[in-house]
Amino acid sequence: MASIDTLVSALNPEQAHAVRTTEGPVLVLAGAGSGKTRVITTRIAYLIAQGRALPEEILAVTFTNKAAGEMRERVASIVGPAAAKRITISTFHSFCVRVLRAEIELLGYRRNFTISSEGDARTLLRRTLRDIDGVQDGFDVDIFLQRIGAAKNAGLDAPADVNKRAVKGAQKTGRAESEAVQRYAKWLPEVYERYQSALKAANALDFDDLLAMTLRLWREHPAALERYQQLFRYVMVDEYQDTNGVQYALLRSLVSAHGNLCVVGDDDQSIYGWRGADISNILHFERDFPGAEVVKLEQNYRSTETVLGAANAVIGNNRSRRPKALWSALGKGRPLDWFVVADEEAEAKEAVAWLTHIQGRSDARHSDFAILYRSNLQSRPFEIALRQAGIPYTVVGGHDFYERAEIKDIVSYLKAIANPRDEAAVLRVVNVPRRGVGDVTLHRVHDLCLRESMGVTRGLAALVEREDLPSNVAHGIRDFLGVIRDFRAKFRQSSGKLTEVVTELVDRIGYREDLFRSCKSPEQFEARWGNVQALMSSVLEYEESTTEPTLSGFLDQSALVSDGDQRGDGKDRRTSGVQLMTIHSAKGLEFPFVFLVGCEEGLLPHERNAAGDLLEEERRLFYVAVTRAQRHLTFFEALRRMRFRKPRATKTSRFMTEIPERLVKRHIRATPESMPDPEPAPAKPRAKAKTSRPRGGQAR
DNA sequence: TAGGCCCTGGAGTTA
DNA sequence: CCAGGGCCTA
Repeated sequence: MASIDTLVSALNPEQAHAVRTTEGPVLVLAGAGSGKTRVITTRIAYLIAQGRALPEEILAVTFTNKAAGEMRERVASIVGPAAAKRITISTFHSFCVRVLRAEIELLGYRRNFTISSEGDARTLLRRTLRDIDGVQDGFDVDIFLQRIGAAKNAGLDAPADVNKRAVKGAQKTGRAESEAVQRYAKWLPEVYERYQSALKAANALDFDDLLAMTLRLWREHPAALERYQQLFRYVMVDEYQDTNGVQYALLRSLVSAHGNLCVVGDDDQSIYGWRGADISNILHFERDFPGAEVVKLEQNYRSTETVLGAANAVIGNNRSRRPKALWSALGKGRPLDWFVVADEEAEAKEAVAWLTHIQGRSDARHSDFAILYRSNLQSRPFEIALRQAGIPYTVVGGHDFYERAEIKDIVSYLKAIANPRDEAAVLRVVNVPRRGVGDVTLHRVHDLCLRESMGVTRGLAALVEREDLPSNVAHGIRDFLGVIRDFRAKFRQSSGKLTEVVTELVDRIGYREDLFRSCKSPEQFEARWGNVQALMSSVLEYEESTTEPTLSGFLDQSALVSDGDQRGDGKDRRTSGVQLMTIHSAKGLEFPFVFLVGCEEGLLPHERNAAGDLLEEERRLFYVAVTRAQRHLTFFEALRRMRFRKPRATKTSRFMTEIPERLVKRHIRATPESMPDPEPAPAKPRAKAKTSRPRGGQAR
């Protein structure tokens, strides 16, 4: 265990100041690559070593489980594993689940509430919408979901207030016609209210509720809040620029007694405004927490001066920011390169050629390269070109493991068992495998439950008893109810043998056979059954890593796997080739060589975000991409690109023109004059790509 | 005939 | 991945 004094004296003066300022509100403005994790972990260790806090009196909040895990590991290496275990290091969502599991009964929910995935929430809202006369057609479920989510994230949980946020949401989506906005606004309060009561009837919380309900709990039951206030005397928050209105309110309540709140973040890397993050939290920190100490970390330990020169120049054009300038002691490095090519295919080929060229002149491994794009749609040509060149690659992101059909089926069974009121879960699996219970029956159950306000499992039982259902349907429902009943008992009795019981469940419902039946090819079956087995491994892993494993504990954990968590850790990366990902996924990562592709108007900035605050967020996105590069950065621009299946001429991204010319070397591989007339698109341009990409995705 | 099953087609910002 | 349409079974 290194002495804390040695560790602190190894920091630069600003970092050390941030560590030593333990009392009162502190804002650490940590530029990209400025060593913020080091500051946070050292600060936690310092609090303990100085005897200012016991480990259990410290709360550190992050945005991903992965970040939390890394932070705990690094703290453990300083203070030792025993002390590190006692610190609460957790994501906002996990922290709230912990609070709610203990106290949600105060709000009239049951302790065994389930956490609805986004998909579950969508299904639930779709059903809810159908229950309201007059909204059946012409409405997009996702818009309602988005508005409700925005309202919850902003801390407006009264349905009547929902439109306050809706107006802001409309501005965000840019050119949403006001007539459509009005149409949604009219229904929104009722939709919100009905949706919320449907969730409550299902004893379920959606993702945003986890935060919103915790806030409500604390507001309505001050004694509950007080316990946490007294316990956590020092609170630290990572990535503060990503906090939303509710998270801000939670933090404010939590530290109101002592004000010991240390937040770390970078306003220039705020790229999640579209999902509720409010950059003004970090911009107005001193106003919100008077007397705050502000520490700027501007020395960058990651990139060359040239990379930072480009980053500083571009981000300097934003108005809503705190002025700062990153500097580096790593030297100038090579000038940046900028390839101008004909179209997306040429872009991919050029990128592969350039990558090969760089590898020829350096010791770079495949995994030292990242190809970053604005939108997932852009990945395909690169996948094809890399595969043709025989270069290994990994596509990061895309479909979430837990969103795959097989996984959702099994998880829904587990949810239904843990919480038989969970309508989304029960209605999803009552007919998996096929038991003859179709849409019509499902509707009848739903209506019955709504009418008589009963839980969905009881509703199913009632339906079979009362109604004269076709015998196969009745039989199917009885079979399903039997499974739920039996396994509820099994999970209760044989606690600590989760994996065993889950395996038995999969067996009992004949899932493997059903999967086999519904798969067209053996490969497809292997891939999908592999997913099920992967789920089993994650149950086993959970079981082995937890002192008191429970079904609901496993479900919580899998519901809370968040965006940042699924990208492979550093070790994976080393073996898995060139990294392809969106700029959003790349946040927090670094790579020796970065290719930023699609540097065109319409794509970056995205055409829907080309003005005002949204444009500034696009610029921050560009900034995040640029600051991922350690040694070198290459830009790619195509003169023509397929948009909605038609080739369209493009324009250079305005962000490219904001980079000082002396930092960049341009390679013109195509000019507008050299471009042949666009050929008519072939009838099925995607056919080949589709067949070469089996379901289940090999790229993870 | 109703209800359930299965196939096809259309589509997209970012987690 | 969802919706819609056509086909099959009780």
